Amino acid sequence: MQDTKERIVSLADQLIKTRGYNAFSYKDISDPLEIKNAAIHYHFPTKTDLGIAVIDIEVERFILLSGKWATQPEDKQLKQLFETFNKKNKEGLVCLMGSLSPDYETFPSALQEKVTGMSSTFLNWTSECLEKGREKGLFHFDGDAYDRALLVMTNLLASLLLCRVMGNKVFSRITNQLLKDLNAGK
Amino acid sequence: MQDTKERIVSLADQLIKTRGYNAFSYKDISDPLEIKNAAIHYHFPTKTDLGIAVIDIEVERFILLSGKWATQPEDKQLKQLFETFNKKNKEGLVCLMGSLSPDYETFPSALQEKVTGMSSTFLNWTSECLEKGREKGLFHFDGDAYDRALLVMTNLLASLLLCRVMGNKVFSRITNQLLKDLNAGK
DNA sequence: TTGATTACTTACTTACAAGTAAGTAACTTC
DNA sequence: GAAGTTACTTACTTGTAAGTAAGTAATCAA
Repeated sequence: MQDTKERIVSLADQLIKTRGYNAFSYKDISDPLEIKNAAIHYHFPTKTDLGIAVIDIEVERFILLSGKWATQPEDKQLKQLFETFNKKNKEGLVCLMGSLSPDYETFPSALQEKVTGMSSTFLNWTSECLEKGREKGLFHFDGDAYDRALLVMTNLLASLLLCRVMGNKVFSRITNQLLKDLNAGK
Repeated sequence: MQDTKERIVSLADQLIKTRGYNAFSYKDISDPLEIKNAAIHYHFPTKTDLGIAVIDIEVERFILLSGKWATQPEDKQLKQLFETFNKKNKEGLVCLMGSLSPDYETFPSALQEKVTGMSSTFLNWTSECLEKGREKGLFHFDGDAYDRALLVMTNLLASLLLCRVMGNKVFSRITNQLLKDLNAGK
């Protein structure tokens, strides 16, 4: 019965993306699942263990998804990435990176390393996607692909944060302009 | 003696920018200032009141600073804005928006409104700066100035978050490329 | 069928966060 | 010089977070 364990991680994932890591407690998980907080400690002895599990699942899910896109042209792949952010926005969520990075300093090093690893995974993928797409003439941009990936990732990450504060039409404004920019001069 | 009150706000500001709003407590302020937690409650009855004071000071400071830049050409003004972010980065801080926006849903409405107001102030200033600079031929970009301001603000905000996680050379990579983009085609 | 393992619950503990009521010492105003 | 007012402290209360020790019921493995 991995059912409870999966539900715990899934709820923790949602809570982190809505309220933030330091603002949710085991009670926020045990109440809706109708279990005791000790049941969570059974599966995840510490909150850090739970945080790590949430990140592991997120990275796993991304690797699986991006693997499925791999046969498509790079401009389509990038749009798929944007679509995953769009989906989060529609659900009123921010991305894991956007939620965890401000709290980074409050994390034990094991959790910090996981966040850094996740960030690398996303940045490397985006960087490669942009570089290959540029080689094929699907994107047009100046400078290093990794620098461009940094710009794209920061736009996406913070767009979800700003949507919280300014309303969620912000997302389409940002992504539309960003996609136009990348194909500019075509 | 407004001295204590100012020190409380200043420390709260730093704590929010390093650990996040939900991760600091009155003890983190009362200990270093060698006062009792009740002294903080005297000046700021609730944590919300303290959070609001921190935002008010930040916005005030920005209006003062940007007023001083107003005589400079817009490309210099934008660089001044970048410089305020650079300074935060060097101190290991994120910006207030980057720290508060992920926790937005956990805030009482009075604090939420302050965050939204602060965000509007920054976005409107950036939008006007970009538009006027474009009219003068100092910037070159496509699309609506407000959309461009959204892109610039999300780059700046999230660059500080990513610096936490990926090391702080990320900042110069992002800002250098961003400034090149805005003058591209010159 | 016994002994181990799994997946919990019951019932705690420790620590700390936010906030409050009542008191006080110093200054200020009239 | 008496009556506020300011800026605190002392000493609490209430609530909740994270974590643990010991017990239990059900399934598994030999």
